[in-house]
Amino acid sequence: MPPIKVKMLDSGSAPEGGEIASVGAPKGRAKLRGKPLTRIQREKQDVILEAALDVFSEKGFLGATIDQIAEAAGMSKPNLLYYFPRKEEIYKRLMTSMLDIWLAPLRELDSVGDPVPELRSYIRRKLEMSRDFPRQSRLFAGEMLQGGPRIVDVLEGDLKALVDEKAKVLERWMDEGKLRRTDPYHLIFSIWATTQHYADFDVQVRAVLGRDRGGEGRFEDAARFLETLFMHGVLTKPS
Amino acid sequence: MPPIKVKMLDSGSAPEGGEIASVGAPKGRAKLRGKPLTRIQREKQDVILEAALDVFSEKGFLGATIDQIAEAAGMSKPNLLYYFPRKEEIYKRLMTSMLDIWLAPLRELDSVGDPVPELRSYIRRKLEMSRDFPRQSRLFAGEMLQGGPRIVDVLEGDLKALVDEKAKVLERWMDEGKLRRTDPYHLIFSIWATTQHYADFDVQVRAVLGRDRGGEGRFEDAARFLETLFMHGVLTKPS
DNA sequence: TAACGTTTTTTCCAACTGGTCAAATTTCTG
DNA sequence: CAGAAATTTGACCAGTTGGAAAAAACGTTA
Repeated sequence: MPPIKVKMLDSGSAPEGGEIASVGAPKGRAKLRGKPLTRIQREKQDVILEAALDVFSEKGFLGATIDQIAEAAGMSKPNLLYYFPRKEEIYKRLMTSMLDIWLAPLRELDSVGDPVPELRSYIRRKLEMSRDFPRQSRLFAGEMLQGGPRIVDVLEGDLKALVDEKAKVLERWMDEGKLRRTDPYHLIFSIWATTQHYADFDVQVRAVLGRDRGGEGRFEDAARFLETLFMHGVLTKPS
Repeated sequence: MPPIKVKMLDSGSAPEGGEIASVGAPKGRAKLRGKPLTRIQREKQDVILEAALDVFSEKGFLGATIDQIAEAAGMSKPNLLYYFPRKEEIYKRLMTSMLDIWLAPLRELDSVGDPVPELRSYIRRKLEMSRDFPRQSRLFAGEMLQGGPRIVDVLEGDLKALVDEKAKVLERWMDEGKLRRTDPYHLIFSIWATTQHYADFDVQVRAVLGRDRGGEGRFEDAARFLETLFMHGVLTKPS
C-alpha cells in the first residue's frame, strides 16, 4: 500500500510559460524555483512553517496575517515573502505535510490483524495525535469548518480512497462475525470525531473538567473511556 | 431546573458613567439603548443576525468583515453599524442566543426517566441539531478552535455547571446498575463530538461518502450507527 | 580580494479594514 | 399635515493588509 500522495490543488501557480511560450522573463516571479534548496533555505522554511502553524492554527487562514507569522518566525515580512511568495503557499505546504502524518494511523489499520487490538490501537494512536499535535488538528478542523476550499480535492481523492479501502477491511471483519454489523464509514467518522475533539475543543474540555481533572491525565481518562465505549457501549445488559 | 442564563462577558460596554460619574454625554455612543425596540429595529436586527450567522460561520470572527455581513443583510455598512455599533456585538449576540438552544437537549436529559430512552433521545436530538442548525454548530466550533476568547466565561460558568449536574445524573444511573460504569464527562464529550461532527466536518463527510451516500440520508445512517455504538459498542461478543 | 549569487532590509503601495459623522431621508405621532 | 424621532446614506479616516521593487548586506569561491 503506497503512501497516499497528498497533492494539493497544485503546488504553485502553473509553471512559467503557457501553451504558447510567453517570451521574456517568468512573470510569476519564481524566486527560488530552481529545485536544490540551500541549507539556509531549508532551515528558514522550517522556521517559517513552524511559526505559521502556530498562527494559522490559532487564527485560521483568513485571520492570520503575514506579519504575525513573520514576527513569530523572527524575521521581517519581506524576508518571509522571499521564501514563500504568497500566504496561501505556506498554508498549503502546511496542510499537505500535515495530512500525511495525520492519516498514518488509519493507513496502518491492518487487515490481517485481529479487529479488537487493531481498533483499540487505532483509537489510541488517534488520541495520541490529538494530544501531541493539537495545532495540526485545529488547522485541519478550521479548514473543514470553512468548507475546505483549499483541500476538497484531496478529500474526494486520496482520502476517500483510503477510507473506502479501510471500510472494506472493517466490513470483512463484520462478515467474519468478528465485529458487530454496523456502518463502517460512520464508525471511522466517530473515531475521528471523538479523538480529535480533545484537540479541537480543548478549551471546552478543560473548562468543563475544571482545574483538577483537566490536566494531562485527561488523555488517559479519555483513552479508557473511548475503549469502553467502542468495545462495549454504555449499557450494562448487552443484547 | 431554571434555564441557564447564558450571559456573555457583558452585554455591551459597561453602562455609561463609571464610579465617578463622567460628566457630559455618554461616550459609548449608545444609540439605541433606551430599551423598547421599534418594529423596524426588531426586524432589521433579525435580518442582520441571520446574515451575520451566514458570514461568521463561514469565515470565522476574524475572517468576516462588516461589509460582507451588511451586503448579505442587504444594507449599507453604516446602516448596519447603526443597529450594532461594533462587529463583536453582533458576534456575541449570536453566540448567546445560540448557546441557549444549543444546550436545550442536554438540559432536558431527565433524571427520572430511564437511561436507555433518555440517552437514545438525547443523541438523536443532538444529531438533529447538527442537521438543522449546522451554521450555529460551526460558529461555535470556530470559537472553540480559537480558544474561545469571547466565551470562556460561559464555558467555565454555566456550561460547566450544567454538565456537572448531568454527569451526576449519569453517575446515579451507573450506581443503580442501569449504565455501565464509565466516565460520565467523557461520555457527554463523545456524544457532542460524534453528533456535531456531521455539521462541522460536513465537507469531509460528504466527500468520503460520495455522491450516493452523502445526501440527506446520511443523517439517518448516522443516527442508526450512533445508537448502536453508544448502546452496544462494536463488538459481537459482549463481555 | 573581486565577482557573483544569496539573503535581508528599507521603502513603498493600493486595497481593504472597522468605524465615525453630519446631512439627508423616511416613518411615526399628534 | 407639521414636527419630532427614527432611519439611511455618502463622504471620510486612520490603521492594517498582502505584496512589489530595489537596493543593500552577506557569504562563498575562484
